[in-house]
Formats: sequence, C-alpha cells, structure tokens
Amino acid sequence: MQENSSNKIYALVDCNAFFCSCEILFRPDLVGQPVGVLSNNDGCFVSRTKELKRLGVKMGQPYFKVKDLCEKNGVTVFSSNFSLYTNMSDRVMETLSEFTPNLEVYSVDEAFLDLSGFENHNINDYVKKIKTVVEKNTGIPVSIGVGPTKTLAKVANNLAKKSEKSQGIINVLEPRLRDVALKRTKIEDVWGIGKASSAKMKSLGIHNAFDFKDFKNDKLIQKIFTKVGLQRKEELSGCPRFELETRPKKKKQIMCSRTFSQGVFDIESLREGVAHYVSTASEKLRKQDSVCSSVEVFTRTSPFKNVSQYYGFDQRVILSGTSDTRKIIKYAFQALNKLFKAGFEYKKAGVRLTKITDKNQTQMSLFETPDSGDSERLMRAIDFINRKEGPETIKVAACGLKDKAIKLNRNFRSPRYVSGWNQIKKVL
DNA sequence: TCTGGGGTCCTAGGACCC
DNA sequence: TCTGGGGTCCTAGGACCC
Repeated sequence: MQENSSNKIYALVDCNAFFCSCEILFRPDLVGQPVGVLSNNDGCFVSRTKELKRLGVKMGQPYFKVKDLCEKNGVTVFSSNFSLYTNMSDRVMETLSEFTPNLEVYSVDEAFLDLSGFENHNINDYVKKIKTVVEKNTGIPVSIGVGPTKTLAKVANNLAKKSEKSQGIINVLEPRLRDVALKRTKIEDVWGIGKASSAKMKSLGIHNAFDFKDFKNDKLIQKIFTKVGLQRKEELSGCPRFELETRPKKKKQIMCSRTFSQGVFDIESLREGVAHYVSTASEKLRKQDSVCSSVEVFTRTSPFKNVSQYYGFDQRVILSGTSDTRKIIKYAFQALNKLFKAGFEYKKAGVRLTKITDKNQTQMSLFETPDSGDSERLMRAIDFINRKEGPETIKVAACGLKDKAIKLNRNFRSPRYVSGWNQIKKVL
C-alpha cells in the first residue's frame, strides 16, 4: 500500500480533562491540584486532572472505594454539572469553527478539523494559533494531534497529551516521525481497538500500532476484526478511510436512563421515573424533527448488591409514529406493567425510543390516528417554555411532583455559573 | 451506605419470498 | 415424503467510543 497517497490533513482538538477544566475555570485556586468529576449519583470518576491520575485514581472508578485516598490527598471532587459542560463545549466549538468550516464535533470535548491544503510547514503555526485562541477565548486547555488520517490524528493527540515537551501539539504528517509515534502507541490505545480486540491482536504478535500497521495479512485482519478493523489498519498507514462528518446526523435511537439514589420497590415510583425519561427523550426526538414508532422500557436490580436479581424489559410498537410525550408515556406504562415484578429492589430504569423516522415521512396506520396539529402545537409550546424558563417548568403530570424515589445524589455540585441567572458569578 | 449514561456500527442468523 | 437456492429485510448481540 502506498503511504501518503492522499494529501489530507486532519487535526484532532481534544480538551484536557474537560469536565475538570470546566470546574476549575470558576475555581482558579484549584489549578495544578488533584481534581475529579463524578458521574450521576456521585458514583464513579468520569474526569480527572493529571494530578489526580498521578494518585492512581482510575477512570470509572467508584468514588466510595477511593474516598479515603482522596481525603488524605486533598482531592477536590465535583458532582457532574452537564449544563455547564455543554455550554462550555459550545463555546469551544464555536471558536474552532472560526478556523475552518470543515469541522466535525466528535464529542462534547473533541473535534476533528480538516486542514487539507495547508503547507506542512505552515500547519504547525496554524494549530499553535488554534490552541492559543481556544485557551484565551474559553479558558479550556486543549491538546492537538495532526496527521493524514483521523486515526493518525488520534494517535498524535494521545501522545501530545502525555508528552510534556510537545507543549500539547504533535504532528505526524512526516512519515519518519509517524513510525516513532506508532511504536510508542500501545495497541489497546489505538482508536477503535478495545479490550477484546487488543487481546486477539497480542496473540497475533501485535503489541503496538506500528506492529499493526506492518502486519502483512490483510485478509486475516478483515476476517478477525471485520471491515472496520481493516480500515483502521489502512488509516494507520496514512490512507484515509473515515471521512469528516460535518453535519450532525439524526439519532437513530434516543435513550434516557438513571440509577436511583435509593432502591425502589413500588411500581408507582418506577412510573414517575419512566414518565420523566420519556419526557426527556421525546423532547430530543422533537428537536431533531423525528417521530418514533417503538418504545422500550427496562428496569433492573443492582448487580453489585447481594439481593435477588431481575432485569425486566419490554418493547411496545406504536403503530403510527409519534413524538407526543403523552402518547409515548401511555405505551411506556403498558410496557412497565408487563415487565414489573413485585418484590424486587429496583436500582435503575430507562427508556429507549427506536424506529425513528423523519416526522414528514410517517407511515399512516389504519388502526391509530397520527399526531394531530393540536398535539404538535402543544408539544412545541412546552419545549419552548422549558427551553426559555428552565427544564421542567412544564411537565406531564405522570412525572409526579415530588420525585422522591428517583432523586439523584449530588453532594458536590458546583454553582450553575453559566446556566442559571441567579447563580452567575459576580465580578467586582 | 456508596459502582454513570448515551450512542454507533457490524455481523450472523432467522423469517420470508420466489 | 422429501427436497434447492438465492435474495432481502430485520433483529439481537457484540464491540467499541466518549
């Protein structure tokens, strides 16, 4: 295979310890300190500063297991504050979009930029400028990896985050530098190679990204790791196989689920939860102008607790696609009635909307009336008010008023600096 | 006491049709 | 009684990502 067969240039911009960085923005006293952000219910670590990583706290580690360690070492922990993070994410992406229209927002803290057309020697200055401007405009530190494919930009980015002397930027457009970078990248750190695949890779004698790139038997790779596995390999040798996706795609499924702060036994509490999750999910559905014709509901006991276990699941088909919260709740409740078994201590429940289609292409059903104009206007009004006045200003009565059982633990929540008017920081 | 939440893509295999 | 093959569509499950 020919290397550098294309002249594509991709940059991956990744925010460093993003959720932590957002929190630290409003707590400058914490710069350089061990800081972590916890998942819902203050369950696991989902973001860690490098000072916290150095203490040995792992991604996804339950907080209660390292609580002592944290207290001894003066670690500051925060409950997650997603409205802050999405708000900061929007600002970062907006700043990036000033540098190129060819931007793919890959996740809340990452974006790919297509910088094809730049001369190699100018690229470094340009990405340095990107880094400086993002940090100046938003206060969020970023790392940037540059390469001829998205997978190589990822490789470069990972190394940039680890290496002190790179100052947060690594460019592997040069083939010689690239081989060094590939040799330093463990196979399990390659984008798209997870636990299962890396174990198989090792049994083939592939231990780092360079071994993988150099592996001679493409047919075998395709057979074991499927089409995408082979595409990864080709990307590592400099041939682009994954294109930039600049337009956000419509979701094909929309999920909403939560772990409860305390176990619940009664179906009434589960109903409140399910009604809640449907409300959230169907709002997202309407936001992308879609309807769904299937709703799935599940609930489960805690797999970590020594109690009798149960996983209940049921799916309901909605004959005429809908995005009306009330209608979806009706079907979700049918599902819940079907799957609920008394006597179990439930710890989590969730809802998934599937068979999603464009609202203008809905199929007519003989047996069910489609959403009326009234329904659409009502939903639009609710969404408008909730966006303007805050989430759940208006909600369906089935969500309950007290939300007693399904409340989340958020003991370390920071003030809502940018998302609540009454909590804005005063500058005097 | 205490263990997150939300997605995508691929493949195999069954159902169904001719 | 038993027997063919090919195509399409759908779904479940696995693997992976952040």
